[in-house]
Amino acid sequence: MRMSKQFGRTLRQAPADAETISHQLLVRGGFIDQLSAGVYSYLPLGLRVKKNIESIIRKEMNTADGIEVLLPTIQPSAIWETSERLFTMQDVLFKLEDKRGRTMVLGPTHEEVITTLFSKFANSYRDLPRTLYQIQTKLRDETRPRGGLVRVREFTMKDAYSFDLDEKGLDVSYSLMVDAYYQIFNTCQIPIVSVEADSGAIGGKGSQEFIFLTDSGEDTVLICDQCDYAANQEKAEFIRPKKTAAQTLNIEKINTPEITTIDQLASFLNIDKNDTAKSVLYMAMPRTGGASFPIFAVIRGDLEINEVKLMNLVDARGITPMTDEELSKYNIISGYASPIEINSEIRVIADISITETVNLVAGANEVDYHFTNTNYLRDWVATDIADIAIADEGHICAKCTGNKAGNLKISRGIEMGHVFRLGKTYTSAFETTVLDQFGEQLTPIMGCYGIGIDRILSAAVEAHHDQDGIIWPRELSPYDIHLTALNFEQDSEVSEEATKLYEDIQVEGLTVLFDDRDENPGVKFKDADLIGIPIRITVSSRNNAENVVELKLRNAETSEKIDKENIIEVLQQLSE
RNA sequence: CGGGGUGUAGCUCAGCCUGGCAGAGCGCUGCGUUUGGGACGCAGAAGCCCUCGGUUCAAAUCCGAGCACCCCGACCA
Repeated sequence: MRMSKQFGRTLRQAPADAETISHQLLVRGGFIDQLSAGVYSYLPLGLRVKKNIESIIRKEMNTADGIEVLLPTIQPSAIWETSERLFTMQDVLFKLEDKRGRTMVLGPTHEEVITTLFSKFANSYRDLPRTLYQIQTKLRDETRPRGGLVRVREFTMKDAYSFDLDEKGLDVSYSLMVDAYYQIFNTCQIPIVSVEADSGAIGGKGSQEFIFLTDSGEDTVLICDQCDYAANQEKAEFIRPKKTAAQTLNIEKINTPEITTIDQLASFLNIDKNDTAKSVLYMAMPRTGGASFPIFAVIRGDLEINEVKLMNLVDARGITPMTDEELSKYNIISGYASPIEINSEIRVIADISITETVNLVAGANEVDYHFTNTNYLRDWVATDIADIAIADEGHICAKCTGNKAGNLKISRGIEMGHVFRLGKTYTSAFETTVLDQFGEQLTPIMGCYGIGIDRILSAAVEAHHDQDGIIWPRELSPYDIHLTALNFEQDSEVSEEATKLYEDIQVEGLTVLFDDRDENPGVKFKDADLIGIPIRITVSSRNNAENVVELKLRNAETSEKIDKENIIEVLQQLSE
């Protein structure tokens, strides 16, 4: 590609609203352009990178026995009613009506379509196992797009769906995909950690995420410093710091004027936060619809509620803190809420920490009063006892083996891929069955597997750049070689040599970006660094005089001079 | 959806407080000089000052409403 014919331009300054490095460099380098919040165009350079990522993914998917399909973006809402996700995913669904008033949705993901399709064509156990995948645009009405290409409303995703006869088969399909994922991230040179994850609105049990660790990420993960346990904070399990056991003491009501928070309570009574019980009130929206119901969560004062765990426990599609009206409806005194003698309509959920600790200070459900020495079972009981606490830095790993349990470390990251053992959620909903070898109806078991392609692009830049610009991993680079010609317009020897080299390189099957513009050397070098093609060669009057071409690797400090007759061979070797 | 911020030339921003000709740098066009790390000179083109309404002799500037975009949080297969 001759730069004199290219479309798009590098920018000296990034737009003010680009915050992350990857966003800034991708815009400055002329790879992407924002149209509106969370909606981007790919310019020619960016598109080439995107296509490279797609072909890496295709190769690995095919190796893992995946078969490519292409499913529609526009989908009748009826299939979303069948799966009940028209309701459970209503917040992210783009909806529209056609001229006859039929309602449609723009696909945020494709479980419904793939299951419908699969049902039509698979009739026998001989049709299984199959893993179908596609690379498709997804549309999600995200409330808050952010971070350049990290959270957007229109994006490209590779999604794959496996169908197996039984759990054993799913294990095989699942691990083939996991292996493919490692291979893909490895080729793209994105360092990732695999973490246990919550499966969210998609349903099913068991999932893992592939996380690229970066401070600009929006996911929080906990990683054990002793073993290989790693989990999304939504899911992470940990061992509650133990409180030394003491004799249970008599409950007592004490005056605590204007003390409404755990911090205030601990300092007022001069006790540790883990000597207190914290009560948090929510209204939960049932996953399958219907009226919201109240939940009363109780947790030791040194811990925080994990709302995802809580939501899963009560099978809710969302939970929100109780409003003042709701609190008074259930006779709960804000700041002094107490699990003792609670309104029986309310579902009370206690974190395990509560049952492991004695003599806790809790609210008395009366303004300015708390109880000391409350004890679980003796003074109150919960509807459920469960793990509803959020893991944090320094908590003890729950999965460690051996003598010394490790501590969890907290990091931020971007979710690059997510794989799920879906189970029969969709095949049951769509009544997908095949006949097994005994002539019995059998419901296939599914897995699903996603990778965000735009996110790979961003993560690659986050992971590989310096102050001058991007340093593309070779497999992603928009071109193999950046050919810079200095004094292209003025020195006919340069223009002839460079043009010949441009053609020769292409004959060898390599791709090349040819800077044949009438620009100063400084401009050309700066642009080359910004665009980030890993190999740069320079033809100039000075080099011609020595009969050499200059070679500089983007990630190297210095350049070297290569005899003209050897340059093609050297480039071939570098590109192998 | 809650909190905060910003909308002026393609991009980065000044001007707004204290109302009175629409500005700078970069980029773009032309000419010339230059030519190994975003070089220089001269001459240009380019803005419905986000939108609508109000106040005023006069509004980019003051007031009101709306819209868009960004950030933090909530949400997020």
